[in-house]
Amino acid sequence: MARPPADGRRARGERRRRELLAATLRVIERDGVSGVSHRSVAREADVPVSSSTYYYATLDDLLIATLTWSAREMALGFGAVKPTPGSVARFLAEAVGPNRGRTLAEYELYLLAARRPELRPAARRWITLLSSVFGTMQPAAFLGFAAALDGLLIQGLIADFPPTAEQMEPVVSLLMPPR
Amino acid sequence: MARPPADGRRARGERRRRELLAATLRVIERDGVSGVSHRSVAREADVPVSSSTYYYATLDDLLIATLTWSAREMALGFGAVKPTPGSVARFLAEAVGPNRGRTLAEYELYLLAARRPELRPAARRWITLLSSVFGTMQPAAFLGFAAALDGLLIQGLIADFPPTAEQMEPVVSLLMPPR
DNA sequence: AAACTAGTGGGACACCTGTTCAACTAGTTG
DNA sequence: CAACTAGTTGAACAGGTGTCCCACTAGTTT
Repeated sequence: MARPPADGRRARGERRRRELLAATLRVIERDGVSGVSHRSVAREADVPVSSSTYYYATLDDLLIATLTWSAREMALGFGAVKPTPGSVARFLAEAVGPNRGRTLAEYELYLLAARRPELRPAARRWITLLSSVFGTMQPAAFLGFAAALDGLLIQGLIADFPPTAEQMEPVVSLLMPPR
Repeated sequence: MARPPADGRRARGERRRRELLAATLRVIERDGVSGVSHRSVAREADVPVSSSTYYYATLDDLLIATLTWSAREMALGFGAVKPTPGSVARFLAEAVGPNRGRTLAEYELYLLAARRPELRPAARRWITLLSSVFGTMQPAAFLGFAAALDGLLIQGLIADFPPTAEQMEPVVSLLMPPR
């Protein structure tokens, strides 16, 4: 009964924090990491610039928060994928098709992580997630499989026409031994 | 005998052009594509800013010229690799170890190519090169193999300790059927 | 009610940016 | 030799940047 009103200062603050992250992700999807500035994000989120610096004092804070958040979100979305060639191929096709922007953002994270150790755990979340789903494979086979998924995604991003699930399925099949 | 002196204007111009590309590549290796500006490149090459804009009127010209040139250079360097698991594994280990900076630059090109179609041919040169060396494989197997190489490289870039040739060899072996 | 404090937002600072320009030097050509 | 022109350079322009600061509003706590 001493429950505070549901949108007090703190609640609205948290919401704005998330809105800033979402706006940053949209900017990254549209213009890449290099398009992110306190001002471009503030414009995208329709808030004053100082609001962005209030919640994320430096650009780095904002970028790191956005990319780790995005990686967590993406990992959640992978939960629905079943360990069958068809399901995996469909996931890949969607990643380089409808979710292309998001996938691009994910690989910008990869590259940023190569230069900034603090981003590496977030970048590797994807790999550990894979191992939790396909962990029953032989170690070497799994490593090759996981690497191939990354390669198929990144190559799909620079193709003139994004590959379809039908085109990818035989490749995935070959990498996934039946047992 | 009307041979012009070996370092006339034009010759020195061409040399400076190449020096600018090399300086740009060093900047990319050190600070990433986002660290490239006419000024940072000019500083690195120890020439005035206007020299950079004289040869490459816009930053885009400079970036595109550098990345396509770098891709061609890297392709040449791949010529020595033999189509055996050991040789491939050694190449990978060097790419994520001693040549780490260069490999990073190559993947920045990939990501840039995802957003700029004019860079795609340069980015795909790597894949067509692979197919010229490993073209005897079955199509689906080759696609998986080529994708896995990209994945192994990019994952090697975000590892805390770059994988060694010994660690990668079994994985490569599995992806390369004996015939 | 009074005191406190999280959040707001406009404005400013110093700095770096891409690109242009006009004056100049020195190879090249007729 | 004179005419030409590729290359060189410092300076400048207009605009974007990260970050800080201060006056302020409105939930929250005592």
